[in-house]
Amino acid sequence: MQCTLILTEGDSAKTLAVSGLGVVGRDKYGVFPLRGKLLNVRDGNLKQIQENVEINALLKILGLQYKKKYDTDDDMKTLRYGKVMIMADQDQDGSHIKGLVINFIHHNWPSLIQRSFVEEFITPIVKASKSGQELSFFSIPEYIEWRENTDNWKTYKIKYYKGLGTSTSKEAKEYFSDMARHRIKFRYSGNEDDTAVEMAFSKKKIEERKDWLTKWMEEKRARRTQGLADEYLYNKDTKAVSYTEFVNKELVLFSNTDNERSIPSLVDGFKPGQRKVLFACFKRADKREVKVAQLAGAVAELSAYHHGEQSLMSTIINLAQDYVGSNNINLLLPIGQFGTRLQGGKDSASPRYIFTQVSPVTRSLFPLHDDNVLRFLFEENQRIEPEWYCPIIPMVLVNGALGIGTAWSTNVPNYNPRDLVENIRRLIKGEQPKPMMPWYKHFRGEIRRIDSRRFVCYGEVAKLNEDTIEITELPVKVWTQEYKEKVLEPLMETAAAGKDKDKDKDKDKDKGETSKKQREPLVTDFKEYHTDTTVRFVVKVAKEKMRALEIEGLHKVFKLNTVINTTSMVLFDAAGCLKKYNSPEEICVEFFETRKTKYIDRKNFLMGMLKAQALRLTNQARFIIAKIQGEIHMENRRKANIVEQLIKMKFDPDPVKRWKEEQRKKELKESGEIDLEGEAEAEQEDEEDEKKADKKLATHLSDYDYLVGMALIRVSEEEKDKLLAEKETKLQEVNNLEGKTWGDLWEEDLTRFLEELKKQEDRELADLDLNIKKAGKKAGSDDKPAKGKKKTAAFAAEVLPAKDAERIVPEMDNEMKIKYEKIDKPKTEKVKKEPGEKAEKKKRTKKEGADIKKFMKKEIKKEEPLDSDISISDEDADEVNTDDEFESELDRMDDDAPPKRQTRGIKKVRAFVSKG
DNA sequence: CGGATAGCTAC
DNA sequence: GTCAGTAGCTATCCG
Repeated sequence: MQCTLILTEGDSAKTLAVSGLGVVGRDKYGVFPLRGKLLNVRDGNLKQIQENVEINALLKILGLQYKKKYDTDDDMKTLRYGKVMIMADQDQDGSHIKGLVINFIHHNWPSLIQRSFVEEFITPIVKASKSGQELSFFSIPEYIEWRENTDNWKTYKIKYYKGLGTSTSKEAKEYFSDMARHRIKFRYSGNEDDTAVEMAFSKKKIEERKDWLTKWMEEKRARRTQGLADEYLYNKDTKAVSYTEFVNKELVLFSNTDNERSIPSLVDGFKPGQRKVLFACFKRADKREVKVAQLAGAVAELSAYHHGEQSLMSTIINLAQDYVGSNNINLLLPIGQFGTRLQGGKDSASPRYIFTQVSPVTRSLFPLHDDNVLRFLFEENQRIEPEWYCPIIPMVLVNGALGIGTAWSTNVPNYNPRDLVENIRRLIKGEQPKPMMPWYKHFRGEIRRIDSRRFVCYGEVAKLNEDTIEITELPVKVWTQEYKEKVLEPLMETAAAGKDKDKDKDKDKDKGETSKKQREPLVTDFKEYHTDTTVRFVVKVAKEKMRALEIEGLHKVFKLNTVINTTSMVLFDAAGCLKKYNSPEEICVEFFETRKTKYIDRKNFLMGMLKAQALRLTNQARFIIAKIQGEIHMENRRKANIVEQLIKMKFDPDPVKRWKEEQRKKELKESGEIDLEGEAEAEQEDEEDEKKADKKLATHLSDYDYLVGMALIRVSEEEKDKLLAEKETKLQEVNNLEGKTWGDLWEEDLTRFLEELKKQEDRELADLDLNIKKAGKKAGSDDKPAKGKKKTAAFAAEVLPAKDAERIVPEMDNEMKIKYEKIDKPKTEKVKKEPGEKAEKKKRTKKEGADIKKFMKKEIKKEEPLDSDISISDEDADEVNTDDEFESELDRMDDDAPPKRQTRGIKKVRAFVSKG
């Protein structure tokens, strides 16, 4: 009962704990390593809990019994340990693990929570040391606070601790010998603690979590704008924290990080991991391919990636995949086996065996010039990736997005990059964007609109003869192997197994037929002729059932229709606010505004740069003349001396260097990061304090390197003329650029991109052709010895759709439409709460929302004053609006299917909304 | 209608 | 090194 069980995050932490226990003795301590995230036992299913290895181990080690109340000391004596102490990394995932352990105890034995059964062991996250003196900080804000109150902080050596592994065993011993300081109790302070823990972990409290996180993000933003420091939970005097404090100040950090790493940015469509990969690739500027495993290492180093590399490697693989349903434009090239549509990319080879390289298209999407106008982040004084890149089209729509965070998840389908170029061009011209449909590269099926935010995606099926059909395309994200196992094989087995899965269907049509017929399988046999890029099933069906199947619709029978929806497109906007978007056009418009300002920035930057370059050339030419005419003597003189003379002669310090520095400073100031950059410089300087002055002089002198450092051979009339000519060219460029608008620059980029895209797609098409031919050859040689080209061609034809097949045109499923109308209706009437975008950012919704609404209004030619409702910034209003919009959109888009007018109910809701 | 599951970045 | 299990949310499938 006086014993404490230490739960550690992973095995390496266990080692640390064990070595730390050396100083306090192992008698009263046990150590048990947790392997990753603990099961969330709240409203989980029984079977999973019973079978969970970790949970069972914990029960056994602690001697806990379900349903037992640990109210008295006698009850406590039945336990093998009187306390549980969690020792997790001092990072957000560590907080999550602490939370999950607390959740486990709280859910089953609330009485133990009230008895302070759970504790934690915290370790420093930053240490500052100076001649024997050592300061430990248990949170970053505490460290920053100290830094701001300590003038000579620069004289300290600063070390960051990432994970428990950073600590040495000597340090572990230090921590454990000062138990009082590192041991923190979780204190129960009443009912609110129960509510807090439940809110954080119950699957039913998603909406509450949205509110919780939204509020937290708002508060953080408010503190930022007021220049206040972040809150922190632990300082040197902290002895206990309440569960509410833990949830609201520590766990919330994990939840927020979880969103940040799982939900991409609207501007570039990247999650931080992906952005770091691109950053590292740009920085390395490799001309040759690199091994994925090696690239991951480089990314981790160059961009301060602190998580497991396995995760990073799958991110890289994901960026390079190019099978149907993955990327519309893969930014990295897949060199080796990166996975195919056979298994949805799960069939990729090990990262040790496969190579990658930046695709030529990538730089045309992310122009190099923009690097000068992006806001780069810093971590521990290392310049890492920007907050976001700024591609020339909204990449989040090109490759789509998929992510699961806390309280929110996101799902954005893919769109056609050419449609996006077209829409951007319209926006540049001040026109409205056209509605877009999801689109997948090399997808041969069909995508149709159901309603404003739902689409149906059909595969391809054709009739070969009375009892044979061929399936040559599956809906997007239905993988060949899975389709075979989960659809075709069951259709064949139904009769054999005796339990007819299609009984219901058969009943409908074959009423009165003999039971024998019902038992017959729909599919009697099927053959496969796939390649890793194409699909072809040739399916034999029972002849007498063919007609019935055709009436029902082959797409439906063979499950060749899936739904793509745009109902949960959640993204971080340019300002870093989480926001839910209702349409790709809305995303386009918001992207457009951000990108536009970046083009203006870029133009300004380039203008200054060119002018600086021209000035530099002028100076150089003048310098050469002066040198030739003997006005400057450099031989046998000190550099400082020469520079002094140059200054006297009114030569400018390197104009290009000056300009760049100016820009950097301006940018940092605008983004409020000035202290970071200043800190970077300062820290470099303070390393060698006494040399500081020297260094300054050196930088000063180096400002003239562009003159004094010129090669002797360049000191000639010839060279001078060349420089002057170059200067003229630069000035010409300045004139040129001056005449261009941001729109012109953008237009140029778009044109270049389209050219690159064409080239890339031609290459891909050639590869696809080759692939099919190879498949033919292989099939030919496998079966019989190949005899001439004819055979090969015949086999190649086998993998392609048959030429004389009768294509079945998918029929818009009326059932489906009705189904979704039904789903949508109660939703609007109930006025479902979605605080996601609500509180998030009122001012923005108003500003941008108005824009979008305006465009929607024009586009759908509706005069009804929907907009006023929306400006109260409640998405309920949006939802209603969308319904209206969808109907009018159907009017426009789906000519053959007359839309059902259902304005009833909408008015009612609107009235409700305006009231509320 | 409820339970199971895919999808993805992290442990 | 590989495989397997966990979180977190939404939508769909299945019984």
